[in-house]
Amino acid sequence: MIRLYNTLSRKKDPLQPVQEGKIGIYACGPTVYDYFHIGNARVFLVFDVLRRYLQYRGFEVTFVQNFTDVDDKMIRRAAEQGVSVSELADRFIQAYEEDTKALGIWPADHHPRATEHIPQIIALIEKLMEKGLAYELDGDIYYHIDSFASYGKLSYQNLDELSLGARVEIDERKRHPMDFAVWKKAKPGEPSWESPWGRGRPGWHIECSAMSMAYLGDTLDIHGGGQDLIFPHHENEIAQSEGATGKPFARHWLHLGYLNIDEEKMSKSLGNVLTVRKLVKEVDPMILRYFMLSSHYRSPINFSREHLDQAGRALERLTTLLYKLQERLEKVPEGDLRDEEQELLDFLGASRERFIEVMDDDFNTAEGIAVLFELARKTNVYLDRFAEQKRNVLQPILAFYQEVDKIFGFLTEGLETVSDLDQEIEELINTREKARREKNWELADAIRDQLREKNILLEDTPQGVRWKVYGGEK
RNA sequence: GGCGACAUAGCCAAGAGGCAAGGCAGAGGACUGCAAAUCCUUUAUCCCCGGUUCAAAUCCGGGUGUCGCCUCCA
Repeated sequence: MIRLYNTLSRKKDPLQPVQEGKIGIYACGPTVYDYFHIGNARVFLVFDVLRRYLQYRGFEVTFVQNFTDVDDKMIRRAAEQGVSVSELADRFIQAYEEDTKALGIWPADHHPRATEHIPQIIALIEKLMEKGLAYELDGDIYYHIDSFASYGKLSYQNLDELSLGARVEIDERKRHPMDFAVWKKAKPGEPSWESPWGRGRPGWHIECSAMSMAYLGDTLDIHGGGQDLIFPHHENEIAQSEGATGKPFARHWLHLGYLNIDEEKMSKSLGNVLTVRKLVKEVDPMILRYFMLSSHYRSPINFSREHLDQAGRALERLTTLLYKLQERLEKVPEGDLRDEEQELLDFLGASRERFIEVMDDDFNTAEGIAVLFELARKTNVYLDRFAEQKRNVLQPILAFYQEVDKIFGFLTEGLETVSDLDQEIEELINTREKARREKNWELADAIRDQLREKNILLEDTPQGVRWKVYGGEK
């Protein structure tokens, strides 16, 4: 049974889908006014891997992640750049697609845009108005949080304390200081749509309520995003959605820990915002995937070059093993298993079970990775100690890593094929082999150094020379 | 002020009553022409003080420290 920590209940709850065998996931996506940063990337990546894992576990997953393509930030940025809001959105949606692709993040099943769901948003607001949960104020529509009895249940806040602690100026006209806009009256020059309350645009929270329910029904199985969205964004979504439907909005609320840079929160004012667009030019994206998945998704992680280097070296241990497996596989026969080989295969089976067990328990990718390393050590022992290996031992092990990598995506997706070395390099390697046979160490070492310059690492093994394309930092 | 998270080796990081996973770095060894890769060995008063228990990193109480949310921040 899969259990996931639920922000709403503050404990791990069993994943019991609304519809047997199906899972609907909605993740709050980016506001497309800039390139996304590595903190955003963590959220996209974790949901990407969660979705793949649930598919691996046999669920039919529908994954929805929105683009917020109209809001204050969009309008301001578009004005600064002298482009229309929709041009700005198009540009950064395209950038999103490019950058997530670089990270090996699959597109969601649906990437709804707020501006393309205005009718659904208006319909939802109308329902809130009918039920007396929202009120009009000079062309704006506000949600009245006093009318939703369980407001605050996600963030464990109560209304009185919230308004006391509020650091914003209170708009005296609102019925409750924390009432929030679901519809905003159009200002000159801003994008706007016709509505029963005049021209305007949706508030931020309402789009997620409207679009998630449009694609996934009134009750989602999993909804989430960064921790900072718990309040007010997700709290407000609950109020709107449950206020309108009377049904639970989401069964599981999943919130990710922060990604900090050098112990500090990323922020514009600190000037330490690091975009993925910039980072993937310097660092192998597979190392980023590994780094982010090597901590539990709810823990804060601290991003630094040093930690990334550590991650790179750790990952290399696994990719090196995969190279070896691929290479040996082609050269060894099948045969009857000796006891030690049967034990290794038994361990492989136990590893798969263990992998599922730890991943089922609140999606523990860090433990899942540890399983890969334990199997790696045993496999290395086999490769080292036994002069004769068998394909029917190596093949299932390689298959397991490939199977797991359909979920994690940091192993084989980063593997470059070893077969297509160009002629010139092939000759250099042959020359060096000849030199080594003649014990001309000076020439042999010179060639090895020369190839290292080209990111090709040579290793002399009892089975002959082996090379690999170096996949570390670029 | 309200709400919350976190503290485990030099570093990263799991574990949530029963001998403290895994990785990186370091040290020693094996293998190697030298390397690389790999293997073996080695590295922990689980922040502090109490309590519960046969047994606590884990549960309870109290501290200390770090961080976050309460601003349309992922």
